[in-house]
Amino acid sequence: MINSRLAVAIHIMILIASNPRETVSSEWMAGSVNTNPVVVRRIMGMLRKAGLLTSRAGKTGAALTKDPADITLLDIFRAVEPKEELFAIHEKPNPECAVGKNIQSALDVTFGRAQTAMEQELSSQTLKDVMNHLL
Amino acid sequence: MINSRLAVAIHIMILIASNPRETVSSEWMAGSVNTNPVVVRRIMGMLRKAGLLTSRAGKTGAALTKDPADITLLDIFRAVEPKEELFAIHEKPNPECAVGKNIQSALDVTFGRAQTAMEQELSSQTLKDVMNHLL
DNA sequence: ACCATTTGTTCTTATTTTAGTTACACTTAA
DNA sequence: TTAAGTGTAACTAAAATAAGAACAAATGGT
Repeated sequence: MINSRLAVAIHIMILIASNPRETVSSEWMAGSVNTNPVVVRRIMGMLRKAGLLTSRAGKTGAALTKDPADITLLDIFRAVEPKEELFAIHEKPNPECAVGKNIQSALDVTFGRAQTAMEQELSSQTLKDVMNHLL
Repeated sequence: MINSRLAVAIHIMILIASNPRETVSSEWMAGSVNTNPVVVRRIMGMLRKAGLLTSRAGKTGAALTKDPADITLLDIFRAVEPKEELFAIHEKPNPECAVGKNIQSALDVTFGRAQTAMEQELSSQTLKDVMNHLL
């Protein structure tokens, strides 16, 4: 199973998008997510590096850099998931064996397709779409 | 990132399918995968429970229960992945908050679509397809 | 100018997952 | 009967994840 950072990141992005006037502090967001403010700020840091939001030391709150309709879930996923590959592949299969020698490149193709299918679906859903589901 | 059990399981299934005459021991398979024989037998146990192969205590080797063309990668994935959900969701978001109250069901829908897209792609690829990539 | 508040960041800790390994009972086949 | 192999349980090690402590730096109100 994949970690919950994407879930938390989406939650944070929605909180910011839902309160464009007010300033939402990391502590307040942590209360909504039910976690520690540091966890929120850490994930905010990843979203900031990815250019999805802005925030400044000392200044309460954060703001999205784009309209929620222009932010896809794939944007958020890539921001909080450092790993390129979705599926792990076992290391150093035996090159003396016909199967072991070629299995990795075969799995690269196979797993790549599955990952692409998932990412394509994530890229078809925007932050706004998720917000509409909250109603 | 998802664990490497699917990769190892596919490797094992291919080794068995590729040697229908000979009996491939867990030790020999472990040599091809580059892991411990117990790891191979553990994953074989999951594949056996899922009805994808047969093997017996004391008797060397194993056999697939179906033609490789009739075994999808989704069959194998489900056999070695006990978790139902692909993406984790954070526990107990604040029900006092409009976002926290509804985020889980919204993410269920969202993540469910991504998972379905991935599984659909896995179900479109058979063990035989992967074997063809080894040539 | 001061000070309470908040962010950004580093470091530490606890928990869980994964993979590897040891050990051993039981089954099979020579 | 015995050597070899499977099926499992138990243990260990390593890695990933999440939570939290601590603090410097920045901000904004007074």
